[in-house]
Amino acid sequence: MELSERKKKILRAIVDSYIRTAEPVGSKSIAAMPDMNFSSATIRNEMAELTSMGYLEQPHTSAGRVPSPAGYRLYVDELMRNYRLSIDETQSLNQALEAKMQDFGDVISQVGKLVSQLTNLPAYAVASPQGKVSVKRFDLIMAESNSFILVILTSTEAVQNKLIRLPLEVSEQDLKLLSAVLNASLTDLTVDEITSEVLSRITRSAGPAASLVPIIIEFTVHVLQEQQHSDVYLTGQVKLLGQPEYQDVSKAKQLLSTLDEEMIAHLPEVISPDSKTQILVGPEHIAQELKDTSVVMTRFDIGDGMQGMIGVVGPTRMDYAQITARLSYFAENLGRLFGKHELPPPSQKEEE
Amino acid sequence: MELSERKKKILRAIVDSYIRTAEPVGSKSIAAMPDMNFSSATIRNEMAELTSMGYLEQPHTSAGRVPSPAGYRLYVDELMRNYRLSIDETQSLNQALEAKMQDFGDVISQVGKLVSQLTNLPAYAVASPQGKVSVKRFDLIMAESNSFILVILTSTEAVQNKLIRLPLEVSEQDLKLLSAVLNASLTDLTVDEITSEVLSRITRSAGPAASLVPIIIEFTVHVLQEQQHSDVYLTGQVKLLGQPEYQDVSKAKQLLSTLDEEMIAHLPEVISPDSKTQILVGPEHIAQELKDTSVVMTRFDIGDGMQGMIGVVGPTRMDYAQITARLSYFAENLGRLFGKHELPPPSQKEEE
DNA sequence: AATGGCACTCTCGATTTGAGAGTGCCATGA
DNA sequence: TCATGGCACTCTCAAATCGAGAGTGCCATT
Repeated sequence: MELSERKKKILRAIVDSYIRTAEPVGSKSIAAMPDMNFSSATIRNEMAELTSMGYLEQPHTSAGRVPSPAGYRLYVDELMRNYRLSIDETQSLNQALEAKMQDFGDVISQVGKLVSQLTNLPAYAVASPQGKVSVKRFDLIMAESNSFILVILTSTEAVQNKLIRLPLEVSEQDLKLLSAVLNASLTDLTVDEITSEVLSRITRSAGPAASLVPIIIEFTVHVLQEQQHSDVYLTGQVKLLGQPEYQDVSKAKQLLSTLDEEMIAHLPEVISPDSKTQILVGPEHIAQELKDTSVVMTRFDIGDGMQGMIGVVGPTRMDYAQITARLSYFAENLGRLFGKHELPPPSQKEEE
Repeated sequence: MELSERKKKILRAIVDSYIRTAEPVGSKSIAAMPDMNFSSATIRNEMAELTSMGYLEQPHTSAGRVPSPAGYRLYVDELMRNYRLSIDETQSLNQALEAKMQDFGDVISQVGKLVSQLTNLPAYAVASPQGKVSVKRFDLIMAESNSFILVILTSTEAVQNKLIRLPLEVSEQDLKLLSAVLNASLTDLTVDEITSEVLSRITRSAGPAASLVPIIIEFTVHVLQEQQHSDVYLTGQVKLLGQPEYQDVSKAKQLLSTLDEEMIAHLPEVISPDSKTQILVGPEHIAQELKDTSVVMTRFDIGDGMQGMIGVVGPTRMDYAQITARLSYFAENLGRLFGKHELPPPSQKEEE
């Protein structure tokens, strides 16, 4: 059932105020706002109703009201006013972006740091492959007489390599052959498609270097698995300690303990695939410990069969309007940068 | 001037007790210990002297005594009893080590996590190159018609690579030539030795592919700089919140804000090059914010021109004996593992 | 239906109080 | 001369008390 306009107005005012002050808000302070043409008594009545409808909560009799999760949900979905970035903001945002992104280094972590800095909250950045990853190309390079380098180019345009010491004498010719066999039989296969059947076929035709096949396969599978996984970078957790809701150390500790990369990795499971920016309010998502917490996240374009996502974790009470605005702006420009500069995609980060 | 045996005994008892309980310790509780054949009054006198000598401090008149930094220093240098690892401990330590280290992936971060888990404190792991890093070998691999892969093998045995799109048509022959030139002129040079003179020489002899030289050089320099840098991994910061000294959020926040990778990177500067395990007590080191904090660190062998270091950050009040013992044991076995299994050294971690 | 008024509730900070822990020092005794 | 028992004194900490302030719910009035 729809809320009356007046109720909406009041609910919005309450959430706004609570977001600013982190204090329960009372009828009087609402009535005192310009633009509120009702007496505090009227507002009290409305607030009582909003409470019984589940949009507000009362920490105790005779304290002000606090938005409930449902209240927040309604707020972000319908009530929230758009936040317009000021010129200053867009400028400093652009600057930061330009400055950091020129740099080499692990892009995904740079992005994460930037978002955290920008919002003054913990932030994360994720790069995950769209669809299944396969190997596009193998190269075996003789390094020294007793070792060679295995280089794998994946469908996500990532290059991974490994220095392998030879267990036996193998000539450059033998490696060439093996390389050809690999490229013929093992490319374009996803990790699930690498069956024992495929394996034995390769081994049979690999010639003198057949003994290397298991090592190579192991590494290949590892690379594919790793590439298939999302690359998660989380930073700025400490910023939560600045928020009034985490002045209690044990609460803070509990939250910070669950707030790790692994937890973030589960987030994509809950998001709906169509919407761009998404807000998860409190108990809506996975971990119990996050019940006073919200997550704002948005996608960005990253190219090369990869998908990017950035997000911010904060108290349910955070400034959704502002955060959402900044995040979307950031994501947009990030997409532009990736398109324009042909930056190395984060998938090229390697761990071996 | 030397302390009397009795003073040492008392000081040791006080530090031991304070480490266990985090409470100021009074004369009575010391006197009550078995093995203390003096009355509380005697101990009071001794404590008064120890205090005026600077080894103890009093939070306020009529509280117990607390070790001062000087007191800790003396304790770790002379008084501390060796902690013997129990069979159980060595076993679970070995197990954890075996289990984690089999795994591929970024070794340095695995080590860090393990140490943190093992000590229940924030821990870090660092891999830094011994001496100057240079390039050992270049390879240029034609990938597709319009791009190639640049592979660099450094003196730290790290393999780094980058997919480079060709700005113009270049034949495989041209790349071969360029590769030969690079290997002839640019190997074994440290980053400082890559002068503009060297550059122009290379460019002159590079043939049709000369236009690629700047890109390659840029990447090379970047790789060398990155390899020259220590690779730092820090984890488990949140564990500090479990310690009684950080129940005050603002203190905790302050500390956690300074405790980042960058801070850790400065640690090696303060350690003396000869000793293996080292303990930094409170104000002895860099940052003001760390004054109630200690660091225990130790080296480990990592091979391939790299040096490893692991360390633990904790309250000054931490159990030095235990931590030191575990850390050294860990470091030893780590060294053994690196030697034995020929694990990929952490320097092979790559970020591009 | 909106409002002014009022009694009632609950929290929070300030203040008080007493118990407990610990000290410093002195007089005593080996 | 050094260790010890005793004692008065200090300081903290937790619990108890108290009053102000904020906010509510409801009722009578407009």
